[in-house]
Amino acid sequence: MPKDFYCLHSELCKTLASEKRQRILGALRDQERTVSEIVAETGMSQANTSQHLAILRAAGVVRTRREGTRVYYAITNPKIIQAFDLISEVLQETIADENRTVGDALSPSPEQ
Amino acid sequence: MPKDFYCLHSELCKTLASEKRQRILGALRDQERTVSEIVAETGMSQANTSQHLAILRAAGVVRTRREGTRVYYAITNPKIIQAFDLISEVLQETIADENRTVGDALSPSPEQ
DNA sequence: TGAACATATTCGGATATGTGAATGCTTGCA
DNA sequence: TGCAAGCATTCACATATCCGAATATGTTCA
Repeated sequence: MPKDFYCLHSELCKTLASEKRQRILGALRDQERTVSEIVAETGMSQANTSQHLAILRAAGVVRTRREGTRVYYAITNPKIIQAFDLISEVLQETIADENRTVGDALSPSPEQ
Repeated sequence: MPKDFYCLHSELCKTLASEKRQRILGALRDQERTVSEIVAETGMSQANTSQHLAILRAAGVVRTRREGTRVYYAITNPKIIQAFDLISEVLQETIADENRTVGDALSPSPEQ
């Protein structure tokens, strides 16, 4: 695997790895949304939401569509959601393993 | 999706999102390896390799097995590789899209 | 035109992260 | 024992990232 590739790859991963941006992607998971809808759903400030949306846009993770004064955002590639879900599974299995072996490093509730 | 979950999730993603750690995971992709093998394969310093391995270990991404003075590292959950590959696909498709579309940049608004 | 609304950008300071250098542990073996 | 190999940790500092506040841009409609 070439070094350059790891660089681009980790760049994209870093873009996806922010908690706030993940909350945004969660809001966009099933349908496109305007900025104000995302603001309402995530509870983040408008400016901060816009900042994170700009980062996602620059990385090509989301695309935009303007309608009047509103801008609709949508996830460009559904594989991003698949990757998100895979990591969710890893997380749950890791937590399950930790509960089985030793004490409580992470969250104590084993629910979905 | 609870807020806590996004936090844990992004924590794990951040752990995976470092270029150096990805190079390490690349070295561990198909088989377990000792630290010195990883050092040789990635070209990183021993200390820095160990630093990143410690982070991966703390996140539960890799597990260790000692044999004499050597420590073997392996990826704990193959889904991590699957997620890595999914992001690779997204990356390639994004690059392909950018080449296909007219503009060289990112914004789809031609007027100004 | 200008006012009102929706969204985007810039700036500055706080916090987090990554790094090399130096050093500390284990383990095996003479 | 003591020493060397293999690995882990700590420290100090540079860089990167994040966020709120303020402000700018862009669009619609009277």
